[in-house]
Amino acid sequence: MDKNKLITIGKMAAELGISTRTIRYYEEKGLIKARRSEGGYRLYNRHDRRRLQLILRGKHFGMSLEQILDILGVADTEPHEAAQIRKALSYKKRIMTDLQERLANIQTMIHDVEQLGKKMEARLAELEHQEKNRSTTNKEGE
Amino acid sequence: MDKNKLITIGKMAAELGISTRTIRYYEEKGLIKARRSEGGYRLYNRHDRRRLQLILRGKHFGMSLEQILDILGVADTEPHEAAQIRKALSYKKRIMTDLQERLANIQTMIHDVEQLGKKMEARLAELEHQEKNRSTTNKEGE
DNA sequence: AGTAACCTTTACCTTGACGTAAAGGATAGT
DNA sequence: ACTATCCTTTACGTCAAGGTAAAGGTTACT
Repeated sequence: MDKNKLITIGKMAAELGISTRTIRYYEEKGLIKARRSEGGYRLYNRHDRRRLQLILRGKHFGMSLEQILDILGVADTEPHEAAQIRKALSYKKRIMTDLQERLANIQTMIHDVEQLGKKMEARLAELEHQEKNRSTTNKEGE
Repeated sequence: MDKNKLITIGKMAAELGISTRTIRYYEEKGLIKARRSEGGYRLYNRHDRRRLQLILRGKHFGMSLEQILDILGVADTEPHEAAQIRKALSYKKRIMTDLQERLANIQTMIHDVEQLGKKMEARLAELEHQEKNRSTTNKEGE
């Protein structure tokens, strides 16, 4: 199977565009684990890869590693006992609330920046219009 | 005018739910300025307040103060010269790209967590169903 | 005019998230 | 078997974003 291909930390880091130090740090913080080769090399598969991508996505919009660890905790919950699942579901609720809030914030900011852009474009058009008039009808304004 | 009311840093911090140190730090980094009272107290109006809120919104979804400074730079551009506006508009473009990317990331994560939740709920229902059967039809499973 | 509750600056401390370097083993290719 | 290029752990360094404490000035209230 090609899909169970194991790669070393350097390869993985290169593929994800991060440093090996970063991956080791995530391991140190309990966000990810790795099998080892005979000689002790860390080995990763596509499953680990997806996990790392999830971590990076979280990071990219400002979650701390600790928060991400929470999410991963939920994702890792092996559904053995109902109580465990209920706990994970309540975690999930808090996480969703947080995510929704972030989403709203970004949307607001996008809206604001967009408005700003429109204003600037309008002002620019105005200035260009004046510029045109100045160069065709009168050389010097008062 | 009530709207031009000036408040001190402590009031502002309390209203925004942040520390005075944070506001001073933002000033130190050039994100915000303040008038001063006779005795040297920082004084803020509702305009400053909106600026701070924008900063906090940015922070809340993971922008660095430096990135926020960029956005504020665009927002502050006094449209005097066309060249200046064009520059600000190109900044704005980069900012929007970044924001869109963040937005997409959050949406993906929301989707993922939502999916996960559904799976867990299904599993929970299944477990509860088993539980019910066990307590009504047979006391001991094999 | 006294004083509590604010504010000022300066400066060192902390925490998260890595970067970087040292000293040495593992693997792959020749 | 040699060697280049990985990898390992350990450990100190760094940078952003503040926290916190000290020493003292300002405001508001009585």
